[in-house]
This record gives sequence, structure tokens and C-alpha cells, in this order.
Amino acid sequence: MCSRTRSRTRTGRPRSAEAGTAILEATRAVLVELGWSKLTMGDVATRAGVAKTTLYRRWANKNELVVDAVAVLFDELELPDLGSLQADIENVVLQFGALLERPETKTALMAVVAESTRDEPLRERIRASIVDRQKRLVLEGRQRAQDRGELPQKRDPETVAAIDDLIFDVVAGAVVHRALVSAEPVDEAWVRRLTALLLGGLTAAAEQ
Amino acid sequence: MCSRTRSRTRTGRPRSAEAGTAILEATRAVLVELGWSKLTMGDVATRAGVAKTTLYRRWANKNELVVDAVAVLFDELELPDLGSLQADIENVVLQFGALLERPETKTALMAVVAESTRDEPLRERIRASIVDRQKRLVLEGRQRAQDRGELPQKRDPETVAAIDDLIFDVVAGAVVHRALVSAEPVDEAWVRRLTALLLGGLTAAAEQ
DNA sequence: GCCATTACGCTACGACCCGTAGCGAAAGGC
DNA sequence: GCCTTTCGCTACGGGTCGTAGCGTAATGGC
Repeated sequence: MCSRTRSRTRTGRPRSAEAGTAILEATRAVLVELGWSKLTMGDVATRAGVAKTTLYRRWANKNELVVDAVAVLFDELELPDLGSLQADIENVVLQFGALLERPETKTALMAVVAESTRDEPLRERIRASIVDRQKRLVLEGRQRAQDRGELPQKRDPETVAAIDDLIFDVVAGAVVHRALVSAEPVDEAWVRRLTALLLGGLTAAAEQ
Repeated sequence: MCSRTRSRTRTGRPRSAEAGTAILEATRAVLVELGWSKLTMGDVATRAGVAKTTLYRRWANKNELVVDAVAVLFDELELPDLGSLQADIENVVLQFGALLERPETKTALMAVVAESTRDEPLRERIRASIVDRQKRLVLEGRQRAQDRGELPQKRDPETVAAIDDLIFDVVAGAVVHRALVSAEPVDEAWVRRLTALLLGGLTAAAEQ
């Protein structure tokens, strides 16, 4: 229980920040070169210029290391206000598609999600460092659209949350499925169709 | 090139069909008990009551074995004509959700898809034995709805194909994302919302 | 019935990776 | 200067992989 949850007892030699970034960078490099299944801890350590034991002092296993290595890439996702819900959606979906077409995310994301079905701490780590960041974009985009008057002001907070959940699963799921299962490009033509479908469904549901 | 593509030269001792089914059954059992990452070829062989070498005579690696073991579960998916597009969609999505909530598919499906990003033969195997069967349901459902007059008869075959692709990615992706990433149940309430969104989007796009 | 052919079970093996232990040295706080 | 923690390094037992080699079993062709 001597955890560093609150930066307890900062005594002793501090961890090298350079080593940490070098490890994460090396992890992404190995993911690109060898993919998820052939990535080994020893290989990452060698490329990062650190000892293998250093990896195990910071990450319990390969899964958590890879989650952290990939998570920072999701910080790139932004949601600039482009003036309309349609433009906002198309923009962020294109970003997400480009992210998923990078080899390191392509090979790693599904693998760690698959592992997380039998590893609750890993699921929580993924949720906190990847999923929630994406979901926040959905909430922001919906709020903006409501403020613009593009979407009706729903009263029932439960319904609003359920719709937010649905939109998130539909958008993120569709992009992931397109990129990884169908293995087709997430290009402008496809994004436009997806957005049209989504907007049509949202406005139709609103009139109902 | 002495392949068995066309049941060439049927000489020698034939492969035991019982062994094949026992292996696939044992594979699913191990998936349920231990999950994807802890599944080992030796373990599967022991539980199937066959020698490990027999596994390697039939499957090149763990990935292809697991794909075949899980693929048969997708044969259960059916698309009975329930009279309306809405009912058809809700029914098949519920089936798909139930399938994805089974522990063997939950832990295996994403894992093999992740592997397939760096293994073209594996991707082809997944496409042929899993993805195409799902996609056929989309095509059938859309055709039925057109015949009923619920959807307009589009002229442009390219547009039709593009919409079919989109629907497939949206539906399958949303369900997978809901079940595996969000880790929330694919229950009737959620399915109804998804279907409403989809139908709204399709009809709105048709009027446009 | 005999032979060629193929699949089977079994054992053994080298190669690889995992995750940990133990060491002396280095780098901070007090 | 002492204490604490991290560092790099080496070594190790345990496990899995995928293959080779063997003798045996089961089928079709003749």
C-alpha cells in the first residue's frame, strides 16, 4: 500500500522521466515494426536503452505498457468549433479515422480491448486514458449543437445520457469497424455518408 | 502444391472428423475458462484428447484455430422476416449482441481481428467465415425493406453498395463497441434506440 | 492380400519469452 | 553523511512454441 497515489514520501532516487518517455516511444516503434503479438518486453527495453527490470518496475505487464504508449496519441483528438454539428462531426470522425489507420494504434487498440474482457484493471485503465477522452468529445459536440439550436433541449437527463452513449457507440464503433474489420479507408466520402445518416437519425428522433 | 483444394488424390488415412470437432469444441471451452491470452495449443490438445502435433497438422497457428472455433457460432445468426424493417433490425441486433456477450466470442473476436491487421491470410479467413456472413444479413434486410416499399429503389448501384457498407459498419461496429468497449448490455432499450436512429437516418437520407 | 500413402499418438528437443531475484552503483531527500 | 529508491546488469526457473523423429493405424489402388 505504499502507493504513489498522492506523491507519498518522495524520498530516494526519483524515476528518470527520460526513461519513461523513451520506453513509451520504443513501445510505439516496436508496435509499428513487429505488431502487437511479436512485441516483447525485452525488445522494448533494448530499444529504449534501459534494463528490462526497469520496465517491470513501472508496468505490471505488456498490456498496461501498450495502453499507456498508445493513449497519448489520443490526446491529438480535438473538437474545434466549425460552426455546425455536421462540420464538427465530420472533422472529428476524420481525425479518429486517421488515428486508427496508424499502424501502432491499428495493431494495439483491439488487442488490449480484447485482453480487457478478462482483466478489470486493464479495462479501467483503457477507460480512463482512452475511452473517456473520446466520449468527452461527444458530450461537447452535442452540447454545442444544442446551444446552436440544432438539437432540441431534452428535459429528461436519463434520455440525454442514453442518447450520448448511443452516439458514442455508433460513431466510434463504426469508425473502428470500418478501419479494422472492413479494412476500408475512413475517407471523406464515407464520413459524409455516416454524418448524414447520423444527423438524419437525430433530427428524425427529435421530431418524434 | 499437393493441396486439398479439390479433394485431390484421396489416398492414405483420412483425417478424423471427430478429432476436428473435438478440437474446436475444446478450443471454445478453453476460451471460456482461460480467455484468449492464456489459451495454449498444448492445453487445447490435452482437452480434446489428441496430440499437439495433430493441431499443427490442421492449423498453422493459434489465430486460425480460434477463428474456425468461433466462426461456427456465427451460423446461429438468422434473419426471419418479421414484417417490418424495424422488427428485422431489432431482432438481428439483439441476436448479435447476445452472441458478443458470450465469453468465448467476447475474448476471441477482437483478438483475432487485432492480429489480422498484420496477417493478410488471417484477415481473409475472418472475412470469409465471419464477416461475410454478417454482411449478407444486411443485404437481405435491405432488399426485403425495398420490396416492402419501406426504402426507396435507388438506381445507382455504387450508391447502394456504399450505403450497405455504411449500414454494416454502423450496426456491427456499434454493437461491438457497446459490448466490448463500453461494456454495457445490448438490451432491448438500447437496441430500440439504435434502430430508431438508423431508420430515421435512412428515411431522412432518402427524402433528401 | 499387399503396398503406398497419409494421419495419428507420443516423446524429445532447441529456441524463445516471461517475470523475478540478487547485486553494486547512482541520485535524490533529510 | 545517511537513508531510500531507482538504476543497469546478470542469471535463473518455468512455460510455451513449433518441429523432428519414431512406430502405429487406417484407407485406396492394384
